[in-house]
Amino acid sequence: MDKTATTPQVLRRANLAAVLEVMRASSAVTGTDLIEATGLTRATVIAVCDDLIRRGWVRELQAPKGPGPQKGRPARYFAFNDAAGCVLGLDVGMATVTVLVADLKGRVLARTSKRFAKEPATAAQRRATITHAVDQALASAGLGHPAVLAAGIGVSTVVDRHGNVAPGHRLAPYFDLGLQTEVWKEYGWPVLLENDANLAALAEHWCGAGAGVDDLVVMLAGERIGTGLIESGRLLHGSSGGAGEVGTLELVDGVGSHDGIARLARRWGTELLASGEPTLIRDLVGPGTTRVSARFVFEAAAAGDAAAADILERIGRRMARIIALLGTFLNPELVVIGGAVASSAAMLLPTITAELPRLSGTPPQVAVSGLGDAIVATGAVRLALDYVEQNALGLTPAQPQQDPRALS
Amino acid sequence: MDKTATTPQVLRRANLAAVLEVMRASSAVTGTDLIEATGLTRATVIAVCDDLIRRGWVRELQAPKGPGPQKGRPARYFAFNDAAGCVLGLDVGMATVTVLVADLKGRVLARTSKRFAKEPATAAQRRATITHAVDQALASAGLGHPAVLAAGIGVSTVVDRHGNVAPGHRLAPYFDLGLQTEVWKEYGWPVLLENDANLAALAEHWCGAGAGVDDLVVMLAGERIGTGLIESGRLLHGSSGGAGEVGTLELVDGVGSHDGIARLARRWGTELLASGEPTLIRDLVGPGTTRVSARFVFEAAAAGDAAAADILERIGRRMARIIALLGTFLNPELVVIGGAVASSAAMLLPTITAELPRLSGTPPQVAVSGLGDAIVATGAVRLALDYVEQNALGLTPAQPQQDPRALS
DNA sequence: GGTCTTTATTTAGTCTCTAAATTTATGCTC
DNA sequence: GAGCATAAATTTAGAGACTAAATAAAGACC
Repeated sequence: MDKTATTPQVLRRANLAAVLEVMRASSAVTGTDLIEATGLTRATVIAVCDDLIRRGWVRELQAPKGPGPQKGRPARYFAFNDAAGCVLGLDVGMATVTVLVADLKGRVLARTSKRFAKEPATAAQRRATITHAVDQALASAGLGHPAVLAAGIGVSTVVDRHGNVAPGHRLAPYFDLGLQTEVWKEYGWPVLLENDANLAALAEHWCGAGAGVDDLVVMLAGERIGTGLIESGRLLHGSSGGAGEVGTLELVDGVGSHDGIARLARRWGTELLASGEPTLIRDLVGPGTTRVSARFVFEAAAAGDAAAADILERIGRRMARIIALLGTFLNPELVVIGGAVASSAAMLLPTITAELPRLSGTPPQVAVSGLGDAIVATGAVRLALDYVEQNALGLTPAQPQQDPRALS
Repeated sequence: MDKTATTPQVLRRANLAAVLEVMRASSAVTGTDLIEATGLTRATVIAVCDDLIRRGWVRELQAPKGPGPQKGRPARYFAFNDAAGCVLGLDVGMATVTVLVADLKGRVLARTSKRFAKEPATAAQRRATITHAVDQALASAGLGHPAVLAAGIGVSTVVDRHGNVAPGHRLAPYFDLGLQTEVWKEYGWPVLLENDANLAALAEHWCGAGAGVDDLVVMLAGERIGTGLIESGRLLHGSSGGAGEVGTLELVDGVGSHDGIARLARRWGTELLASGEPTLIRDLVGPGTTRVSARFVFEAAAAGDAAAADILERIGRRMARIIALLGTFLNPELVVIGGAVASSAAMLLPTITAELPRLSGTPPQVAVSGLGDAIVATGAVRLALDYVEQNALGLTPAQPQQDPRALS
């Protein structure tokens, strides 16, 4: 069954991985640093480093430090070769696609966004737009297709823990595009699909308001409302990937804000739905609601409009309800609010924090995301990086074009 | 930081663990079986087995098989030595304590239950009762204290993922007894505390209705109501252990069944609360409710009493509500109902399954536990076994008294 | 008894690690 | 500039653990 097959080479693999992990955490290390961090001998550490250099995952720095007062033979400095390849982070939404290209430390090298042709675009059209955006992003990063070691993709539908789009969901047809099997087959990229809210959670856990918080929920509120759940540092999916899919949740006080929006429309005499903008729809405001631009409502409320303020109040109470239930069932330390509402979520916070203690015995802290509209794509980068880090020793790093002089 | 310290001996450890795991899964194996299962060479496999025999974790069977038509040199047969020690599984409730003694395969060797002196027993009294029950159980299993390799304890309060009783909880003082630091310090037993509903989940996942289901919720309903959450085969705790603590959840239709119970009491003219019996209280029926014997309500309903039927209906709706929320937030494949209501939960199932699809887009399956009132103690055994399996090679198995003839 | 088959054991060789001795590269001192 | 001190790198010897191939053992069958 298990085929553990533990040969002596497995030892070396483990030590390669351990050293690589230390290197990823800091910018440059000496052999002595590695001895301390791993507990291995100097001889072993050096052998492992040379091995990693030969494999392309590590490079040796030539002019390592400032002119400090140093004694003894100068140390060799090693660093994780973050240019050994790159990863893609995609946010594929209903209307737009965003692509990030990042190096192996996660630094963004290029960013592209594209709008899909028409609202009901065919799968082929969507695939073409996505691939075009990827090509453009790679080109502007100065990288070729072979440099890509993995691609993470966030989609607005249910995805199970094996990365398969759940077939039953209403939105599944828009996102089950078979990118790995059809378009990108020739490149051989590992393609990792994940729900957008889950990726938002990965992003916040990595470099956002939830950094270092291992029991974390991120609430992605905009067109849809979804939550990404992290417990003990791990994403939760549930049996078919539906964990955190609170869009279907019927809450008592969410009904009937249609009046408010209609009044808003009469009062301001304007098109409520600016095409392509982040919108709020019924998941958030309540059933039976017209789509409305998020920016518009927040601006109206800021200008003192009573109907808009009422909508905000309603949204705040609805979110408080959901957060309270999350607190009861999952007991996260922190809930981060992201997505379209994040830019103005400060207006919602008072309502939410006022309601919470009444609704839950273990209310979590609430914070607002600072990652903006790249939150999902950033999480997709993290997902791809996780894959690369996990499978590094099984992958072949993309060797950069060698300097011919180095060969003489 | 990490101190991976990967010496060649680590290899052997890994292979010891791999072989041991294979042996735990089946009753007796030959060298050839192990070669297939692990991918190691015969020479290595035999060396590992001899090593394990020397350490006491494995024993060699002398008369291995029935008289089958066998060719070639007869194989040696190895088996996991399930008598290399035992584990304790405790269910410490408000009124009673239950102790299971099990061998390393999980077979129950002895069982004891004791009632605590008075309802408001002091911590010292409770400790004494628990220790007495343990001693009695060990004695009736014919084992001494050194045979115990680990003790799992289920308690009716919040416990975080490190096994510490959360101090804030209302019931914490009854369960934060410091057994490992005070009473059992001399024995050096690893003591593993865990919430009772979580242990019920472990039990169902191990050998109950949820066997093989890796996304599972167990709802322990009786005096309190609590849920144990398993996602991808792992228990969820949340940041402070409060995950699944739904007792504080206020649901709209749970209020005001006091009338029903009062009517029941008038009608049947009996003491509703049989002392020490499993009871249903406000967590389940609703706030403002007298405690009432679970058995009594179910019997009355079965006899056609309308007020009792009304209570059951109410309980069913309340549980359906909770299960629906669990389905939405966690998307388990299955919810198992256990605890005091389990024995008659078949009467609740129709109400629950009728309500569920209306309340959740991803309704889980619902089943009733068959593990009876040992569900928590069984889970405690599983918890202790998990610990032993994880740390086997670091523990010293209890050597049984050697047969003197074997030494000649 | 001889042969066949399967298992167990032995032997030689490889890989990886540690520990200790040795070499190397640099700064500092005289 | 020669010599010394120092820390890093390398070399060497040795041990543990594995594989692969040869050899030995134990029973069944003729």
